[in-house]
Amino acid sequence: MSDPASAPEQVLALDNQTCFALYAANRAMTALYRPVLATLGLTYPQYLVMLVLWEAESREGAVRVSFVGQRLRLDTGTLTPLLKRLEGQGLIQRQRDADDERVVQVALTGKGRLLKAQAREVPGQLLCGSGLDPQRLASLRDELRSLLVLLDEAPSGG
Amino acid sequence: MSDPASAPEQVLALDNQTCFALYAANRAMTALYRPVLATLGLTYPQYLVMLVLWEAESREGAVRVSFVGQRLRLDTGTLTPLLKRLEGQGLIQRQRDADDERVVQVALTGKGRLLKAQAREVPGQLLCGSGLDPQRLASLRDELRSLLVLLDEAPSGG
DNA sequence: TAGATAAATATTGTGCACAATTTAATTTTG
DNA sequence: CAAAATTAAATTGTGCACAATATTTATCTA
Repeated sequence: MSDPASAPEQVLALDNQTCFALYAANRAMTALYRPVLATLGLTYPQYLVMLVLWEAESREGAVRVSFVGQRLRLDTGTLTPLLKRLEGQGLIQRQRDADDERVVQVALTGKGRLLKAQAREVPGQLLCGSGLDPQRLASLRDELRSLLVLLDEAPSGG
Repeated sequence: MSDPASAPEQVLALDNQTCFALYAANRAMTALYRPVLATLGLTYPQYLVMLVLWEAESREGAVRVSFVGQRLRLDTGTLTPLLKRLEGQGLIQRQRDADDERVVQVALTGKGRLLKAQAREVPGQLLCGSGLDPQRLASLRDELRSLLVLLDEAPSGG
């Protein structure tokens, strides 16, 4: 009753919405990455795909399109054109699997592997001079991850 | 040294990135809103614009396009077509300001005002059955907002 | 007051996201 | 083994985001 956030006029107040805080913070974070990633010739989603491939390389080598999709929670409508752009840049190779012609395997090229060295500098570059506290960021990350689990469990209208 | 997150191979690990947690949580949150907002005939960014207008209505009445842009941190490249769609739905009216012909005033229509009543149910609908704790959400919101302040202050490469 | 500068919005072009459908290949079943 | 069902990726279409540029109107300044 005394909670101002549940007063009738506050329920829809923009600044009370967690969803808007999430939306705004995500775009601000992406904007912070943009100029740094531009020096690698990558957009932010392309960078995420490269993270998946660099991580996979140490074990599986090539991975399926659907594997990238599972990791990033993206479908082929997003990934297919994105992967074609990365291939156009010579960072990856896309190849139909001979054993199962439905599958497309995505593998790093030498150039794509080399880019990892430059990418290693990215997280540090962003932290330096950004006034962000690593520990606080890590705890925010953990909080967001547990939110994600809850959102996944939420009934999606079905 | 003993921090696993700063081990060479962990710096680029996808699941260690706060930016990815933010990116994934934002999309999951939007996905949760999508079916609910669809019943109002709105996309998520359109809903945010309506929140701005409903909030402004109680005071200023009509607002400039640039005001909406400041509140949501969006430029006219995003807003102009979005506002045209809302106008096409009959929820808002766009009108050149007679005093300053550079300005476009955005005002709610009767239909747009009526939609607010339905929208009031949205936050509740999303919380119910989503397993989300309001208090925890509020503290996440506050943490995201202070992150946003820091990101705004960060040198943007200029 | 004419010309320069600034301000507000619109336009153009690229790259995501995502729903819905399509295509092609594999697996399952009768 | 053939028809049906399933799976993997691609395609199509809509709607953001955002950089860069253009257009129009207002203001400033010499």
